[in-house]
Amino acid sequence: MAEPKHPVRTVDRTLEILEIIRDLDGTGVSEIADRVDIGKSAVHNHLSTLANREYVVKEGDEYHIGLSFLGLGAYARNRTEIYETARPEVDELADDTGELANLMVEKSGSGIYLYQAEGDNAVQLDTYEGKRTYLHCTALGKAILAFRPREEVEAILDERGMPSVSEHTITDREAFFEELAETRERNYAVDREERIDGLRCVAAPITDDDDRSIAAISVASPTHRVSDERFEQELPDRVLGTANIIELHHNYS
Amino acid sequence: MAEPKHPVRTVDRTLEILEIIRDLDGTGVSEIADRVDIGKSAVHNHLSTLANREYVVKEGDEYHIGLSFLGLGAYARNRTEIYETARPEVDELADDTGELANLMVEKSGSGIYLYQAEGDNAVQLDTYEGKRTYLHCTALGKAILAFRPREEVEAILDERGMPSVSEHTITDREAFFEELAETRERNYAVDREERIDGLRCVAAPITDDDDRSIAAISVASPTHRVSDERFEQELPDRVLGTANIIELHHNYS
DNA sequence: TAGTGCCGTTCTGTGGTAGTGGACCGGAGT
DNA sequence: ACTCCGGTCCACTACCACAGAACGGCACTA
Repeated sequence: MAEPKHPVRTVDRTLEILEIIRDLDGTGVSEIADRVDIGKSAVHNHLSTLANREYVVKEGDEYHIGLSFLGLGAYARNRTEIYETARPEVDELADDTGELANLMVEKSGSGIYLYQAEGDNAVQLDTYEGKRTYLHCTALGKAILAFRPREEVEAILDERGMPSVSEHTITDREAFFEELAETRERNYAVDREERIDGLRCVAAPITDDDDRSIAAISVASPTHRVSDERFEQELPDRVLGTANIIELHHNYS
Repeated sequence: MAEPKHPVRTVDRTLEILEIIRDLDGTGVSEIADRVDIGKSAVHNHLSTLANREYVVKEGDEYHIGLSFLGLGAYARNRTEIYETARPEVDELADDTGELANLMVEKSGSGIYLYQAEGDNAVQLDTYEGKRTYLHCTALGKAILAFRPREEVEAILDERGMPSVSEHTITDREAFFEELAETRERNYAVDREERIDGLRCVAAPITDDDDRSIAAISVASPTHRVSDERFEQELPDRVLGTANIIELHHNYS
C-alpha cells in the first residue's frame, strides 16, 4: 500500500495506542501519553471510546487489549485458505513431536505467525498468533524466502534491513543468500539460535505449483533437550512430510 | 463501561466501518458510505489509513479485514487463563467426538466464542472465534447463565432482550428460567435447534469454587446424524467429563 | 467505437471536533 | 495529614475529518 494521500490521523493514533498497550502488556494513560506525545486527556478519550465497545478493557488502572479484536482477527485468519488446510496438520505435527509447531505467512516483507500448536513438551516463547517478525532470523522466514525470486528477497531486505536479534543472527547479506541456497538444496531451513538463545527450529516451505512459497511450517525446540541426531534427521523428516501433505491438500483440492 | 463523556467519534466510526466490512464479508467504499452515513471520500480516507498498516486489505475493489488484527485479537485471547487451560481439552473433545467443540465466555451480557476445535465430521457453521452472540439461544449461553444469580440473569435479559432467532428459540422469560433450573439439575445444557435449524448442542459450564460459571464448553452436531441416545447419554457424559478436567486444572493449579 | 453508469479516488474549503492545558479527584506511600 | 502520581473532567481553539464535486477507470451496451 502506498502512503495514503489523506491519512486520518486519529485512526493512526488509535492504532498506535493499541499497539503500545499490547507491546507493554497493558499500561496506563500517562505512559501512553508520553509515547504517542499527546495529552493525557486525549488518550483518555480514545481509551474510553474503545472501552465502550470492549476493544480495550480496564483492569485496575491498566488498560488492556479487549476480546472484541478477536472477532476481527480470527475472522481475518479464517479467510486465508492456507490456515484452513494447514491447521489440522500443524496440530498433528505438534502432537507427534511434543514440541511447538508454527505456521507462518509473509505479508509485505515481514512474517506473521498464523497459527501455533503446542505439543506436550512445547517451549513457551514470546510469540503469539498474529505477531509480526523479521524473516531473516527465523527458520520459517528463511524457508519462505528461499523459494522466492532473488529480486524479491533483495527488495524485502532493503526495506526491512537485517538487524541482529541474537548472538547468532546472520547479518551479512551474502552469507544470507548462501544460507538460502543451502535451504533450497535440502528443502528445509534451520535456525540455530539465530533469533533466541537456546532455541533451534526446523522449517519447511509450503509451495504452490510454480515452486513459489506461500507459507512455511516449523517445529521449535530448546537446544539442550534435542539431540543433534533428532535435530538433523527426525524433525526435518517429520516437518517435510507434513509440509508435503499440506501442499497436496492445498494444490489439488 | 459507562458511556464515555467525550467519545472520539472518529474512533467509533472506524470501528463501525471495520465491523461492517466483516459482517458483509468484504465490501466497497460506496456500500460502507451508505451504511455509516458519511461521504465516500471520508470512508476512503479511513480505509487507506487502515490499509497502510494492513489492518484492512484491498482485494480487487473489495476491502477486507487485514491480518494485523490477529496480532491484537489472539494476543487478547492469550491473556485469558481459561483459554490456556481449556484449549487442549477442547481439542481432545473435538477429536474424540469428531464433532465441533466450542469454548465460550460471557462479556457484558453476550457470549463470545473463545475457541473452536473441529473433529473429523464437524459441521461448518457461521460462527468464528471472537464472534458475539445472544446467550439465551445457545446451549453454551444457557450453561453459563444457569450458574449465575437470578438478578444477574434478569439484568442481562433486560439489556439484551430475547429475540427469536430460529423456530425453536425460547422467547418467554418464565420458560427460560425453568430451562435454566433444569440445566442446573442435570448439570448440562442443551440446545434443540434453538439457534439454527437442524443443529443440536450439549454444553457444560466451567464453574469456580463458588459454583459461579466462568465459561462453558459444548459439542455441536447436526440433528439428523446424531441418535437421541448419543445426544442424551454419550455426548453429555463426554462434555461433563471434559468440563470437570478443565475445572480441576483451573481451580487447583 | 462511442455511450452510459457505477465506483473508487483526488482535491479544496470549512464547521465540528480532537487535542491542549489546567483544574480536580482519589489512592498509595511517607 | 501531606505529598505525589495517575486518572478524569472541562472549556477553548487550531486543525483536521468531512462534504461535495469533479475526475478517471472499468464493464456493459448498442
